[in-house]
Amino acid sequence: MDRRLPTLSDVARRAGVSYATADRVVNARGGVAEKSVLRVRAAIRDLGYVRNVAAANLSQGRLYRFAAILPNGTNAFFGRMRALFEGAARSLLTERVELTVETVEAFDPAALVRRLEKLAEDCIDGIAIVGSDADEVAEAIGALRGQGIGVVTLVSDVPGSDRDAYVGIDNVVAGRTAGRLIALAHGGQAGRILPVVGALSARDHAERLAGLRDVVAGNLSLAPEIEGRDRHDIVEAGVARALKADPEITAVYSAGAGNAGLIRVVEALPGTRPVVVLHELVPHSRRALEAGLIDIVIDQRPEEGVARVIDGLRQLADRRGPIIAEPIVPTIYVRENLPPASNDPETGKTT
Amino acid sequence: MDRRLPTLSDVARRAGVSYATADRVVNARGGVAEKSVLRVRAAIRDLGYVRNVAAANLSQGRLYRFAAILPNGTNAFFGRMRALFEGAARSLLTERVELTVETVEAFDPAALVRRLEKLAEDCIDGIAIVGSDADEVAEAIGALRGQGIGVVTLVSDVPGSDRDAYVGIDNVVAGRTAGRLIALAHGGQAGRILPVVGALSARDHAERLAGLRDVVAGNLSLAPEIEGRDRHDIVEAGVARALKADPEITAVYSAGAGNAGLIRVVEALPGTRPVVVLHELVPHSRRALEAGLIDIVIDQRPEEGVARVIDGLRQLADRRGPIIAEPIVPTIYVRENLPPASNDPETGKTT
DNA sequence: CAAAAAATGATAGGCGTATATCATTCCAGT
DNA sequence: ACTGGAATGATATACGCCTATCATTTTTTG
Repeated sequence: MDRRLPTLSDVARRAGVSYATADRVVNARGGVAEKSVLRVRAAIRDLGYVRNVAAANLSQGRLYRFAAILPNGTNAFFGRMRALFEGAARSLLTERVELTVETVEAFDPAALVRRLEKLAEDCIDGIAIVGSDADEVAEAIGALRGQGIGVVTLVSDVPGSDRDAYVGIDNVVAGRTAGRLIALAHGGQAGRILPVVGALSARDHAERLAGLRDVVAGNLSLAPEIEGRDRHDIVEAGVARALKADPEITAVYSAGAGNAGLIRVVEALPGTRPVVVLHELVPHSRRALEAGLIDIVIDQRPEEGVARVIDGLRQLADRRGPIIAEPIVPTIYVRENLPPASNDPETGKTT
Repeated sequence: MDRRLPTLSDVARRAGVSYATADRVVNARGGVAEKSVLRVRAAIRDLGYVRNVAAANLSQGRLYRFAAILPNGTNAFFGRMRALFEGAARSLLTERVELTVETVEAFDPAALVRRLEKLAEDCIDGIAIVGSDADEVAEAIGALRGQGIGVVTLVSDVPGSDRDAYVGIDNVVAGRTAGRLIALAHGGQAGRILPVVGALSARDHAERLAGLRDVVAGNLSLAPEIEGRDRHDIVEAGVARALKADPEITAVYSAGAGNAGLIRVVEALPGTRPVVVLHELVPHSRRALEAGLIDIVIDQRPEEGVARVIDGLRQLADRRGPIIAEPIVPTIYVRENLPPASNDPETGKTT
């Protein structure tokens, strides 16, 4: 049960040097003769020594301080993400990382920049933000990094910034995935896809649309996009009008938010409904999937995103080298492979 | 950067008791007056004290010893899983957990039981095994647990055993998911699905088939199953014969292994091919997906499984209560949302 | 060969927790 | 008031690593 693992003292003894010298080698303090370095290295290999991080962290008394900034509002997706961050914050405290979750006015780059500047004075180790396309944000990120603060963008990147990593899905991939599934559902039959976006000027949505176009071929065509401004009432009106105007539409792909409106339209539809693919597993999309009102939900796994952000920031704070950011792959949910619904104990809401 | 978090000494001071008493409270040693307990608890709340696990682990000098037993053979899926375990073993050593990965003759319950008995003598904290349906295995698990050794089953459960947890997908769910996607691909059109299994007597495969049947309705029907014994040559011959005999077949669902054979048949097929859904993302299924020879791969995320196994075993060893086993949901891959191919540095193989 | 420079050894204190021992104080029951 | 047991305090050691200091030895250099 409790064998002992070799310590650095064991290494030193085995290498025939003092503890101090072994320490100089493993912590790269320099001032050690080449032959001693080699002997210590050999001893490490022979004994299979690995540094005890618990002891190391303890001795250094290191406390990581991170912050995550999310857009405010009642958006279901960010609500879910916020809950995930707060849950992570609690369990991370035992490992000496203090994570504060803050919100900032959505779609307001200036507010975000002000918040970042405040955090910079607050001696923090790393920050996660939901990016936006503004140059001022890119500059603020540059300033933070100049102070040695790690910065990762989450869900949405900040183009032209030198953030340490982007943690999120590739939206072109997401759009292609949607397109593939829609094509599969048509099985070679002709069809017309109605794309719904928040705004064509939003980079994320444009990328998803581009991905969709990459895949759509053969006798599938695209109807003109609807811009729903991520608001369910506008989406509802737009989709209802489009479906009425064009009976040839066989599929709807919603790249943005406001899908409660889309779902209402589908629910009220007489006869066979089109194939519906949309993004993000949130309470209303989950219910719609379970009810058979929609076919596919493409999710960007905020759980995984949150975990990666924290790991990445910690790695940066330790100066363990740059983050190697494997992209998060969009996950496909149908009615049958939904994850178990988790009830948020605080709000009582179902996720 | 380096504020200090409250320690147990701080708590004691705040509560107006000695360190010893505070310790008696947090470690539930008993012999403390009710009012002292309350004062210490209040101090903990007020200061937001959380135990420093690094220090705790250090002081206990705890070393976790775990073993994972996988079936031998050249199966691509278990090869992938094995690589994952070995990678995890390396990085876990820094956290004082020693994980050994062993193989045992596949489909040989007696060999597995012998190995388990040997491990039981070897003062180990936890074991992960790929379950099988044999009573003797269930008994061996009971014996291990009687000795206080944690046991989790992986990929395949051991019915009737009192293992601490099963980490893997629900195969009925997986089958339903496959069925849903096949139904989607038919878009209401008529069709006939050819199921391919390793053996009908294998519980996992039977469950997947049952899940498929749950979903298939309307003008979709099932052809008689092919038993491919998980061998690609047998699968190849069987599928080729079935497709030739029944031109009505519009889809193939392979619940087991040996899919290289299935892929070869599809590749050689003239004209339009059926919809193909199969399990496990391994090099050959990945290539087939990329080449457009198959439509869907349902994967049980061995990465996640391995991570959960280790977390779970550690939790058991700490006696932090029973494992709360959220099921792993099967993941759907199409050509477009494949994760980046990772090259195994040792074998040079692509995963 | 002496002096300077480089390398090494010896050792101590601290990080926060776990655990143990022993002395002391408190209070109930007689 | 005395006794016995419960509750509490004081304190020491160990865990493995980091950091620092100072003395000593070895090597290099002029």
